[in-house]
Amino acid sequence: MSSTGRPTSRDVAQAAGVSQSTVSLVMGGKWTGRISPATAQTVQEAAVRLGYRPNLAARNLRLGTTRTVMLIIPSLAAPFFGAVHAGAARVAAEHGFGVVVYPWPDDAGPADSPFAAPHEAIDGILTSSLAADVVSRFSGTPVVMLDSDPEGGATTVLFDVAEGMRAVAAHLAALGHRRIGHVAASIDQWTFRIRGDALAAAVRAMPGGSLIRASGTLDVGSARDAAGELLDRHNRPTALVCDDDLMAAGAYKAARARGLDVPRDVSVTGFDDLQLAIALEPELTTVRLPAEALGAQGMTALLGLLDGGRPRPRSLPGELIVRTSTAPPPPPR
Amino acid sequence: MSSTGRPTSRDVAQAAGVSQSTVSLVMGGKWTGRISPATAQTVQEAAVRLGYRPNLAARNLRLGTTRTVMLIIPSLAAPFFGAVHAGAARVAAEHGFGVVVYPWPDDAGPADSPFAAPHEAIDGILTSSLAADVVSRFSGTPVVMLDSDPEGGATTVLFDVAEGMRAVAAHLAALGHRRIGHVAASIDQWTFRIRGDALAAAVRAMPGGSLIRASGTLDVGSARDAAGELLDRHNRPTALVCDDDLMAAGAYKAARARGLDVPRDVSVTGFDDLQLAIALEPELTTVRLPAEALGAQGMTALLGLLDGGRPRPRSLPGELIVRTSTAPPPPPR
DNA sequence: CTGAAAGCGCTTACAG
DNA sequence: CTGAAAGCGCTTACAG
Repeated sequence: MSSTGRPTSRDVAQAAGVSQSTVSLVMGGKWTGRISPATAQTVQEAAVRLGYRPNLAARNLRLGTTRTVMLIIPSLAAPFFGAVHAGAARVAAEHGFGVVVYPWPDDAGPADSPFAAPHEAIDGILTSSLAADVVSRFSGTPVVMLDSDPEGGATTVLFDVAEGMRAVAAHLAALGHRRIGHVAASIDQWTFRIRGDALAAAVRAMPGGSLIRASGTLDVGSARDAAGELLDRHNRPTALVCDDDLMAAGAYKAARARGLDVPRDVSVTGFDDLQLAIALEPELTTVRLPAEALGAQGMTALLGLLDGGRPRPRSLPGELIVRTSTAPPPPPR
Repeated sequence: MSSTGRPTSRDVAQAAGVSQSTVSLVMGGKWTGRISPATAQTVQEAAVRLGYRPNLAARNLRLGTTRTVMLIIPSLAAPFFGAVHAGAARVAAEHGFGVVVYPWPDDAGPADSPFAAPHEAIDGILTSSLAADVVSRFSGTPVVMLDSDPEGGATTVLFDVAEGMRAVAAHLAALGHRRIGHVAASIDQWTFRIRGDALAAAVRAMPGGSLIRASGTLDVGSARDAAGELLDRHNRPTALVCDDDLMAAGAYKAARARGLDVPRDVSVTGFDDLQLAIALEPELTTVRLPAEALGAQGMTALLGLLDGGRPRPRSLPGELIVRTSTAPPPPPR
């Protein structure tokens, strides 16, 4: 064994009485028809005995690949992106790939952050919610974009958020709601633009439908203020459609602060179906976005890209989960 | 430039009219006193012009290090561990290290999972909430354990959860509570054992104090059932101390389902201070655990270990955050 | 101050 | 069926 402690293929070769290249062939699983089964078994036993594991740096150097993919997301502290990571890492592991996460800080834009991490050796990039023009900076590195503008030219895996928002609107319309308030995320991302556009179109199609909107950031306090602004209007909406579940929690607070009961006085809907949705009282009617599947499908597409393929864009359906935060509107005052 | 497209130090050397070793010295920042400033500048310009970035696999092979650390945690879908990751990744990046996350699935134990990822080339391991005996499997790889049993022999960075739990008990005692219910996590981990022991000792020290306990898993539904069991006792507790914030959300539900108001009829406390704590109504009195700092301090300790140091164990204080889910107990019936 | 050379541990033609 | 050898792109003594 080499003096540094960790055994190399050369050590295994010596222990098994064969050449180093034979060890490499056996360990790489490319020996059938080239090495006698008896020799192969001797090598495998020696490898196990010595606790041999191939040096990845050497393999990577030789093959020109790292079998590592970078996942760029807004924040891992958001449970949604934790699920995206889980799906991506699962599929990656099935193919012998690792995932390095690059969360960019809230204050730093995506513009330069990932490139401040020059120590990363990666084969490809999986990224969520990035502005499309940022893709151009990834010159040469294969990219798959998640839940992002498909017009950017990159391969995308999307949620069908427009269909999800139409399902919300149809549900509210069926309950009898006409005056809809949109508690919107004030974030310039494709997914939120689409949600807003789809809701506006759906309300426009309702007979007698009207839509008002207030924006906030993706946190409880900001959403509470935005929702409160809508509830303080003269002719207040009977339903608040929120851009995600956390904002819906803020809408609950705005309603309660005004003595309004959810759902008797005002209905509230969310988006994502996080664990929060059932932690709230009443439990939240929301659109379930399959975050784990997004990560998994995205990684599948990226591995296809790395294989030289041309994976086609995919879109994952959201599902309306009706719980107890929505009900018919109160009778006119 | 080499035919594969990506420039190497050899390409830069040719463009700058110097040798490859000079390029390496300049790029590695080890040139002062060895290379003339003029030459160094020529090299740097050529490197920028060609878009040269050192091949990490080659550097890793040469140096016998990967500058990568594996973070092993229960799940990234839990926002708590997202924050741990953020802290660890921040400190790692400051030292030119990358972090690979290894979340183990809920159903698989930690026993073999990380070793089913043999494609990872790592220098060290940062891990949370692992059973102490698992450390022995990491033979040879430096390990720092987070929020885990310090008796295991590994370097640890802990939360002072015992002190946090004592603060909860003191807060409740000061409000007048004596009959305490513990909604406990049924997970065999150091951090939860300590929470239970500290609470038991604190209640024992209260004049007239009594403690009953029910256990559940770390989710809303299971915690709701456990809390409900306590609330259905003949002489029901006036306060429910929950092992984390999500379980507290379950306790809220159990109370509401029985027509009990929080905090008028029963006080509830949590642990962690996740975003959920202020999304709930009423906002949750809880112990804030600095998850980002845990990851950061853990990574600092691990880098110290990799530097050949012997970092001493650290303990991070929790902070009781009093909100509106706790109040004096109702008058005796 | 600069360059030629060794060598990290692999994979993979190539020769036998 | 097996082995000797080249070479991936670096870092770092060593020679000049």
